[in-house]
Amino acid sequence: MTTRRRLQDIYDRLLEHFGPQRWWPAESAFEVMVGAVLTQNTNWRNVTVAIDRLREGDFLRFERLAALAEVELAEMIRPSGYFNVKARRLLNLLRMIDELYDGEPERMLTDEIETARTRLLAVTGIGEETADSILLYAGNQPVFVVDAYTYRICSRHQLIDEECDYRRLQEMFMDNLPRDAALFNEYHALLVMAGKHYCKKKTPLCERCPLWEV
DNA sequence: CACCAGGCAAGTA
DNA sequence: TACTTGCATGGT
Repeated sequence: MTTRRRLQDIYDRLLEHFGPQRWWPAESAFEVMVGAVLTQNTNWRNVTVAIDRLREGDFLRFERLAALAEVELAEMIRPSGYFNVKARRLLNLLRMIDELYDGEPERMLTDEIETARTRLLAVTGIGEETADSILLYAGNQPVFVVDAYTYRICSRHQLIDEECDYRRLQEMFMDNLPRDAALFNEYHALLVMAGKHYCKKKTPLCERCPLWEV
């Protein structure tokens, strides 16, 4: 069984089992970027509370958010956890967009992928997953997002070695699937769903998981 | 009570 | 370079 076929099989099973996920749950590309930072190592439920508070104050727009003082922003996003570091990270991101893209997020999202990715990674607080989430879910760019669930699931199903860096796992998906943003979008969302329900840290693989016999 | 959640950077040896 | 620690809320 080729990797190509296994990945397609996994995708088919997850889609059949969970249905389309329709990520990212947000009303704008800018909101996706904010959410990508806020959800770092944090339950999405907590993030929605913080996002709603920002929306309530009309802060889900570049100019409005960039004008906030760090401490003010931190207080608003408190429910998302790590609120002090995340406030700084968000402002770091906005500063980069201000300096390199004239304060227009759309310019970054339509820039050449590797250029935008490198610049995102240069922002303190933006790592590979966050950068790729922004490129895929805010920019609709064909970039596969790898996260802790992706590692765990691929590891359990012996698709990867124990030690395998981010780029390598990302390449496994990108080199063995059609380079389609809509497919990458849905695939990552399905992996997160599968991880949440059937591939938790402690619990072993169970037969209810749609990937049980993959 | 312990553990986890759609990470990342900084410190230490 | 390879490991460890800090960051923090809210749900199970």
